[in-house]
Amino acid sequence: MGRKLNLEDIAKLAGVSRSTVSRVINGHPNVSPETRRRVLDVIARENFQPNPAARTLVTSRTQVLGIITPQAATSIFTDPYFPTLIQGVTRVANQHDYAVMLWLANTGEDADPLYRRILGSRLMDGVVVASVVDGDPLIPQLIERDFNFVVVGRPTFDNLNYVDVDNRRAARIAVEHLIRLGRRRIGTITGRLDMVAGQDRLNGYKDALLASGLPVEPELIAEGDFSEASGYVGMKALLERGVDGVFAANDVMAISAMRAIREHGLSIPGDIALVGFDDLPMASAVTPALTTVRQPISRLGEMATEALIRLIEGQLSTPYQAILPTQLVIRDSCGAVTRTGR
Amino acid sequence: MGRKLNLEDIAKLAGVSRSTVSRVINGHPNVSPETRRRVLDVIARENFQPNPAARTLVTSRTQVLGIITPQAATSIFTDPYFPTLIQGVTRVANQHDYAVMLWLANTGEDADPLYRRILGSRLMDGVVVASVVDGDPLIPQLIERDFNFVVVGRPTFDNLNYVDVDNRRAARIAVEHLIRLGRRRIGTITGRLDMVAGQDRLNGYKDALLASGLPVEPELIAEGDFSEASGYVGMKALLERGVDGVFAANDVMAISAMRAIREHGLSIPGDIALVGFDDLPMASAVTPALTTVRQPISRLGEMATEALIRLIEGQLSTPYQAILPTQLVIRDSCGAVTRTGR
DNA sequence: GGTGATTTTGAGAGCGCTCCCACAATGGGC
DNA sequence: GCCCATTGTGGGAGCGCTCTCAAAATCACC
Repeated sequence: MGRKLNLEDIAKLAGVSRSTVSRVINGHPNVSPETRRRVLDVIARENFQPNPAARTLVTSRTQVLGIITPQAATSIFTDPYFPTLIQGVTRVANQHDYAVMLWLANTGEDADPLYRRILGSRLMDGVVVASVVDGDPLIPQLIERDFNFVVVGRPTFDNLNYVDVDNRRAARIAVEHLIRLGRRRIGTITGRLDMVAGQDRLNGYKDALLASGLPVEPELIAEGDFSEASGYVGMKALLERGVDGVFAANDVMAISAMRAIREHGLSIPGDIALVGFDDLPMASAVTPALTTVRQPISRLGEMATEALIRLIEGQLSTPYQAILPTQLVIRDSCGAVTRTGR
Repeated sequence: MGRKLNLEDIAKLAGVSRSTVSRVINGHPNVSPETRRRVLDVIARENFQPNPAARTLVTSRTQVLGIITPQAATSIFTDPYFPTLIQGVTRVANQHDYAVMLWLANTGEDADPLYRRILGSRLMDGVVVASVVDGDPLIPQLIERDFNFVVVGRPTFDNLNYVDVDNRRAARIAVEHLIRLGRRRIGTITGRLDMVAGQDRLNGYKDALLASGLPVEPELIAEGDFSEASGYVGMKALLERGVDGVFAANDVMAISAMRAIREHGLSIPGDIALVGFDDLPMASAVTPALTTVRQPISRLGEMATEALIRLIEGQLSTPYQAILPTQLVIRDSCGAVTRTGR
């Protein structure tokens, strides 16, 4: 293939100047309709796309967004949460003519140099930050460098842009559902307690018990980390202590808890009622189908990205803080439904 | 924050010229040790990073790789295959100082303009292509534009760079394992037959039957598409027709097939022996634990990326075609193991 | 100590775009 | 028909780098 064309070449072909071609491409108003058409014809015919590096050099805008997730720990990739989020982000970004860069920061120690590299390079106009762990240096660094960013999940700092669901309230509603069904010894398998979502869901669990006059017993709180393995182990522990209901902080843990319960010879929901969180596709596929809290994961990614783009383009003055609704999806694992076949 | 520094500023601070600073940054040999040290000191002190756009403008190298997947259909995101691949790609890319862009082409129809945009912009030095469907215009376009790319999975075109496992042979070994265990009426739930991996695994299934003198019966071949739902439906069909062994073309389908078998009142492996493909984390978590073919997904991503970088940097002359080994992981679902607890 | 080869350094041009400014062409308004 | 606003167009500068080339400094050798 011959070498790439540039603005000057297009200008020559259309019989105008480089400046006019630039105006046409950038939708500048002061171009006569006749000229505009002629230039557009040439651009289409030659399949011309302006060189983004040259453009970036002068505008210092890249039309690139980033997704950064501080802990690409295995747990992130065993459940479809993260891929779904990415899908939402890329969809909106591409719609608005932004490209998306992906950064998975591996461990805590060597994350810092990577962050410096990411944020110091002028590769992106802004980033969506997901799955932040307390104490991670990413957010402080973003603030310090005055970088454009939107967080998915409520951050521990004030006045930041973020999109989240009301985890605490959603968890409370889920546990109150179990209480309403007559369960009295309700345990929970928590998420990572160094993540705000994990803390919030645990607090929602406590809220529900307290509001109903039930005791919050530490021995009924099994600390998990959102992973398959921790759900299984956590459930084993709760089985030792005796429970008639369990709220798991995500579906992945709920489903491995099911396995633990079954291996223990108990039935769901007969002996133990179970509620999860996320409403992953697998939640409706398991037997019994899992009652769970549906959160709009893909929508979270989309809205975070929309907000980020508005931030970049200077259309966002006050902090953008959106809370999306969740929904308790009642299936079989909580025992509320009289079985009517599927 | 004050405005960003450039080479000239660093040069002034170090008492040298812009050219010398450039040489130091790019590791050019002809710089005196003394000067080099002084410049590096200033760079470190000022936390300087050269402007990538300016660099790209002159070198026409971006230090950015892409991952393109033509069908971001839901199925891709319900199983951890894709995320794991991405992880492998980003790890290697970041090690070599490349950033990674992610492109998820949604449907078949509007993919074409997106491809034009992706390939026409000079945003990336090369791409890793995953999950290609037969007839997708991506690969022809990449070839036509002389774009650097490596495919994950054997493509239908010759002489391309790719990394894959020997799906056909792996499938054959899996099915031969069932035959050796005495199964005689073995069905299969196929993957997408418009993807090479799906075709290869089906052919491996046929190979095994033929080599053992067993008939290949069309009614024992249930066409699936790698999705949860299709595994369930496919298994229902096979149950109608009667089987004593099943090879599912991936673990996601194998696990939903388990559900179908259980709902049908049959036991695994007693009545039906089952083998999957992938060895996802969930394969060892289900009961009975799934016998399956382990493929090194993350390694595929890593090797594809290593090859791509070598291609970009001109160190690859002949087509790079790597076949990674698979391994049949024997667990409980095929009935080969005398149960000894977990 | 002088000569030529070699190493080290600096200045200039140019990558392809946007943006500013100047100029040409048009259009009222009296 | 003249003046001033308005619209359309072109040329120049400059974004921050790399790369080529020439000049300056150093070295090796007799």
